Amino acid sequence: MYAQVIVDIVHENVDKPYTYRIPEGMDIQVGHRVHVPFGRQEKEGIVLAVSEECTLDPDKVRSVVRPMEPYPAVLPENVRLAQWMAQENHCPLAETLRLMIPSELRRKTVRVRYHKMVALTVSREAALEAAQAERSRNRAHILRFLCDGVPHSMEELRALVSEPYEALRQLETRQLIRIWQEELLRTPGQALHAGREEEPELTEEQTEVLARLLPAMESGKGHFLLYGVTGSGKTEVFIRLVRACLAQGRTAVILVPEIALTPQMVDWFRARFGSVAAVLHSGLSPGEKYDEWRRIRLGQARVVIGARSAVFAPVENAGLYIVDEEHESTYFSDRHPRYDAREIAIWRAKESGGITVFSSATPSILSFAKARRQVYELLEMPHRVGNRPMPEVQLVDMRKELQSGNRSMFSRPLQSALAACIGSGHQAMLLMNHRGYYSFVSCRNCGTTIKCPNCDVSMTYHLVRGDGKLHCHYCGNVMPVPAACPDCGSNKIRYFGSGTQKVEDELAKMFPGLRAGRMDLDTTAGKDGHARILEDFRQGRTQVLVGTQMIAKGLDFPQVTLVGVLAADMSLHIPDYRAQEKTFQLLTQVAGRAGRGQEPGKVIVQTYEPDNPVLQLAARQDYRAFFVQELERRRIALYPPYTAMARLLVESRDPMIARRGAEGLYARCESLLQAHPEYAECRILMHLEQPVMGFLRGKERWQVLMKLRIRPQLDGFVASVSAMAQEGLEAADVYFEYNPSTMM
DNA sequence: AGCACGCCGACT
DNA sequence: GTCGGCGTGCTC
Repeated sequence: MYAQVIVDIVHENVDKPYTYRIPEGMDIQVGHRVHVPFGRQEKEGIVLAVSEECTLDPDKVRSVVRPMEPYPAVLPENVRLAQWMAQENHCPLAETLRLMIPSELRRKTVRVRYHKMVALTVSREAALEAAQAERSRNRAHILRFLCDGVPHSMEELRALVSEPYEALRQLETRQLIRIWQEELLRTPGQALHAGREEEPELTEEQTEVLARLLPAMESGKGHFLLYGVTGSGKTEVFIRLVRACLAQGRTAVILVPEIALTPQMVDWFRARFGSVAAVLHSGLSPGEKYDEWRRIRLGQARVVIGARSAVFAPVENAGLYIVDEEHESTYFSDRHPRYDAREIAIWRAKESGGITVFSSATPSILSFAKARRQVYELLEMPHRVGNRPMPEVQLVDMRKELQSGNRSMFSRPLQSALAACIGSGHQAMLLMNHRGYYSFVSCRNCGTTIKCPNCDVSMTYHLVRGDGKLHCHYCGNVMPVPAACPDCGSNKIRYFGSGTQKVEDELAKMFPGLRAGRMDLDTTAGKDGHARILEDFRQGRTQVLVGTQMIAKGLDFPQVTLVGVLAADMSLHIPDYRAQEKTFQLLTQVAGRAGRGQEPGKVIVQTYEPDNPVLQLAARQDYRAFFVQELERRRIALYPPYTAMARLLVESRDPMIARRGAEGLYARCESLLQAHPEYAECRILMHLEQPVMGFLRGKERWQVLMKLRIRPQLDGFVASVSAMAQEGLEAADVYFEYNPSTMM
């Protein structure tokens, strides 16, 4: 027998299967990880196929050294997925295959721990007889102990006799027993009370939605977009679906944007499904992660909850893929190889005869547009559970506040709402979409803003244990505040703009004795950083939670009756064609944190442009109106989904090399368009330019930006441009992005 | 990706 | 004469 093997080397030169002989008696199947001789070295590889014949010269063929696991680590379905992805991304198969195996398994650092197991090889009677004749007390003891016919661990035997090894060795050589090793699984914090949670009654909307989903799952096909407002009870729908899926004897995968921010999703599933659910955290130790993965692979865990990469979990026969908060950008992998977890979920669901359910209160424009074209079936839950009202949203004009002499960052409506909220014993959340204390520092005399020496961005003032320093949010550079202006030498250095730290400070001044928590990148850095802050808030140890957008996501705190957005317009004018969409999503999501309990919620949104239509629609929480307006804007301005966007980004420490590199690529794109008139039809725009941050992390950046018409030949053109990027450049980094999130 | 082979310049 | 530079090409 012969195996076709992809060697674990990411390089075009070796991006092809190599044929190896499978030694007699070695069990090798598709998906097995194997050690194979490769040139002068021994390498890891993945088996793509097993066949009886071999077209190669038999003298050239060498043999598989050994399988790395007794079972195929990659499911055949995932081998096919890797092949498809490699084709789509124009990248080596070895690279996409790596996605199918957790890095914990590939690194040597993870020590698989073993139990030694012992069992009889002879009948009970023969063992008893042998024990009778036995001279050694230990050996007799062990033989009698093993007579129950069940394998026992070494620990048990050690408890039985203090020094069992010599006795075991002798019994083994006499072939009365056999000793082998078994992998030990470390399962992290398991089910507290599996299946004991009480069942909430379904709302009419939940019942209707399930009436559509359950038959689809039964028949094994369908892609759904579940658009349900915040607090409409989407999680309960998921739970019922997963239960039905398990009842069919199938498996389910639930993707969440970031596991640390959705602890309740994990809790709910753990509570209802116990150890049948596996969780793929970033917080797990390598050993735990590895073990969770194996529990899935070996079929012990049949529900998987995890972030983006969990879409590759080795589940067999999946009946259901749920993508919660489907609009989140975290489902896009920005590193190589690029993929969209939602697309992978659809591929796998088709492959295994399952359904996909994308879910959001603010679906992405692209997904909703697909639902309108019936690519996805649209399901709606327009009302909150228990007929709770949507929170009331008030836009506050900060220009008027300023005119009437209120220079603080809290408008008077927000101040009084906060006082009322806290006074009545409820909780509040405050969204400030910037971290740090002051967002920039500049010179009063000449107007210079202090910029990071490595990046073309202004530095942010942070207080770290009372010590003020300037931080760059892009490269992490930290430096003291200069005493004098680096440009004009003036000492009139002043601080402007505010971040989460300042909000926390001002809050303390306004409400002495108030207990506030802050959640942003700075406070969540440590292990369990999120968990601690969120738990303090949940338990009521803090009354107000200040944070960046990370507090907007899917959190469920019934005591929150007030949400304040300190500066709603901040994200509205960033140079990104999706800025409107992102702002609408953020505001709607954060507003949805209010009024999830018995008391109705109130939201106060502070802005300098209260007439902005995006803010107004967000205030009305009118997703459909926003969708119609945004889609029309994109149609007119030629943005996705009406067009495709692509860019080639060139970075180099040498400004000349970056520029020349981008110029060269631009010229090659031009000639590509000229050589292929059909490609030229796709061109709407092609620009050579410096991106918004033309200097970042010490590197100069140039880009070729393209806006492209969607035509059948577009794929061919994009593939050629992508190949160009793959070749790379001397002394410069080249990145290719297709429909990326940030550009223009 | 590694690691060989190979074909030219400066040294014990 | 030999050591060693890294250019080119192959690995089942």
